[in-house]
Amino acid sequence: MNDPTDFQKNDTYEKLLAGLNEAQRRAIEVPEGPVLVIAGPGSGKTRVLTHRVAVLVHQYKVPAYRIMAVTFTNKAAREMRDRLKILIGDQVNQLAIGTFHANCARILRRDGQSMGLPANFNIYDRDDQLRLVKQALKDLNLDEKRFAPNAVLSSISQAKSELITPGQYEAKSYWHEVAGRLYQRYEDLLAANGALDFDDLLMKTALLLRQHPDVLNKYQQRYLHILVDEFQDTNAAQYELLRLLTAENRSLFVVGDEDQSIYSWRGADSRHVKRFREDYPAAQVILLEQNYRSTQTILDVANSVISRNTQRTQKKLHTDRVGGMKIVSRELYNETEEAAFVVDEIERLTSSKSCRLGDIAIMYRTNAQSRAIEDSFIARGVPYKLVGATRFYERREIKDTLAYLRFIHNPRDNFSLLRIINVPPRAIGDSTVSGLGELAARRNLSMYDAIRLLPENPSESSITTRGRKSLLDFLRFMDGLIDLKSQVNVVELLDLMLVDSGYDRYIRDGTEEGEDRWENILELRNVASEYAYLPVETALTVFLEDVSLVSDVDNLTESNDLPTLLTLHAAKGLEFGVVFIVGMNEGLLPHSRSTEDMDAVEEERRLCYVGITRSKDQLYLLHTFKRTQYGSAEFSEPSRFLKDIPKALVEGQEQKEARQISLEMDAGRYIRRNMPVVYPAKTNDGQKKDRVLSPRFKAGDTVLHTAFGEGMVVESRLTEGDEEVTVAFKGRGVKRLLAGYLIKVER
DNA sequence: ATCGATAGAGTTTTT
DNA sequence: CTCTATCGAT
Repeated sequence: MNDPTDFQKNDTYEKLLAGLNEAQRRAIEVPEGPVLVIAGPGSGKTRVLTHRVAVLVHQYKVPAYRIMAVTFTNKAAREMRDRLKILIGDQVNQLAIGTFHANCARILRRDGQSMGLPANFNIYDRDDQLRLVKQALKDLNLDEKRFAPNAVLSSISQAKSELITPGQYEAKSYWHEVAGRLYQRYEDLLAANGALDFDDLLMKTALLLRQHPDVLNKYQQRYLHILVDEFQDTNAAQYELLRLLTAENRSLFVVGDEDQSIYSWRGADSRHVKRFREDYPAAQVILLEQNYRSTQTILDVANSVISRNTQRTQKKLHTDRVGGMKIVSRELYNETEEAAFVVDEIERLTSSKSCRLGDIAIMYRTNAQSRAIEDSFIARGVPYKLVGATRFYERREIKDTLAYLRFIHNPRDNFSLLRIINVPPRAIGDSTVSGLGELAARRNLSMYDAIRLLPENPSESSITTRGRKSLLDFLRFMDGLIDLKSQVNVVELLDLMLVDSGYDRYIRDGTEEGEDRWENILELRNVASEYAYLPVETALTVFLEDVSLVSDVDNLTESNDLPTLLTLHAAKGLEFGVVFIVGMNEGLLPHSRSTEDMDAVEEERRLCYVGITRSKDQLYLLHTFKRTQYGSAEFSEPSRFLKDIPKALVEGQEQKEARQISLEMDAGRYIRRNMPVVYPAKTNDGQKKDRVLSPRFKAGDTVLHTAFGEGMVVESRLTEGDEEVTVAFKGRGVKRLLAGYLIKVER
């Protein structure tokens, strides 16, 4: 239906408006000037953004290269690009679509020299940043115990996101006074290594635009329209960037929802929504309240939770999907039971064909909670996909490989050098390295250049003859690669590096793990191959920049039909037919680290709201009676957020009844076998599957189920992989269940 | 260099 | 509990 050629004709405008509601139309029709779209969950904000760009291009004849669209994730940028391709065809390639960081990196590569930045700067991630902080602590002779590197880094990062330079850093206390000095040292280290950190990309760009009117003017002239997604998550530096860039033409189009602001701990400040109204008083403000995702029941639940928050734009979401199933709220005994309940429900839902596995998501507050769920899935042989475990670019072998390339790209980068200088082992031990560090510091050189001094001045440092020889071998080898970088493409460079350094043999040590790591390197090589046809002068820079700004490989195939396990944070922007939120307990949601602070609790509430509103049809809010943390089980209260949900929207179980069962289980009156007794076996198609050894229930047994209460076993039989029990429940009828979810009552 | 014991910390983490 | 970093011993 969206044939791009259609838009060559005159009726394009009508087509773009077709299917949009009145508020959405109003938003995209504005010819110019500031616009604030407050977009509730599921209100079609992506549609508004993409159609807005299309209207600018088709109706208002704005050249595509004069439009900038900013997103917060690379994924969102890619999706926007894909959707725009349909609306505006090849012109999409001229749009500046990307994250703030990517757009800024581009500006700094082009114009950063006017503020003294090297063109080949490397971008440091959190890991590198932490190394810098530790180095700064060492340099200033400070104790890591008193000045925890993580806390120091947070302070520095926060300062940068507020555009506070080391000179402006305010010492509110002795600790902060020291942090200020560390910040200064940290900056010096970054500069010495020819590197920028993530926050620098924003901060330096803002400072560049502030201090260099010619550069500012150039970008102001160029970008007639700037559009921003997830505006509620902008930090001060990002807001300032937008303010500077739009000072001239003021055509800033922002879309956001204060209720979905869940990154304030990273400097995001949803008060920028309010500030936008003040700074752009002429702004059109449009509320999108029509929800196209969830049932009315789910929206009512969401609203009952979020409306307790103060400081928010009051809005009332509505949907055409009146009614809908009541949500399910349950207390389970502990996380094992909780996980078992989830898998049980999933089997019930999918076997009755009311949904597919891929429609289901299980969400939790902390990554550690995925463990119990995973165990349960594995034990039952239900496949799943897990979002955000170890991220691709955080793997050791990937970081090593990239460190080699980054070092080749910019040999001043001591931190990349340190990562690879003895990996694989080449007889350059700690004492040699520290000797080299001292020499470099004394001569004010990069560590790499300091190696060049060794032949002429053998006695200037504490480095042994053997160490010196190893270093010179390393120098000769790396110089060869550095020479090659302007002659061969990225893949050839990577291959030469891997083979000549011996890193390939080092990683492929014959173990299975080694092969996995090698596979990852090949995956990276795949990514690199996309850059092989760029001119060699820029290919390496562009490749490294892209991988530095991307958190994960995007090849997480969407196609496979599997339930998704993910944190509430990771769930933002997604939708699922059925959503389970587990661990709806005090201390977990809201998290114990947040309960002191009112604002933090409000953020936890928003997190809960985000989770609820991901659901289209069915919602389960589960909490437990006991929760195991750090090894020991503790009693745990239901989340305060549950108390805000009207009973009329919730199906079933009385809290009192549930608590009685929990208490009796705790008293040991019921013996619970969580999992069937199994042994691993292989089925003929080679898949691993567990087999049950013997039935544990027989006709006449009294059993207990967390949802259905007490019942009597009618029949029990072994099936492939499990034990299937038919139970007559008091007042609930006859059900067929898997043994793992029944408790045998010993009389 | 590699192993093993030990201590300490453990929320979320778009870039 | 479990993961990680660090240190000391081989």
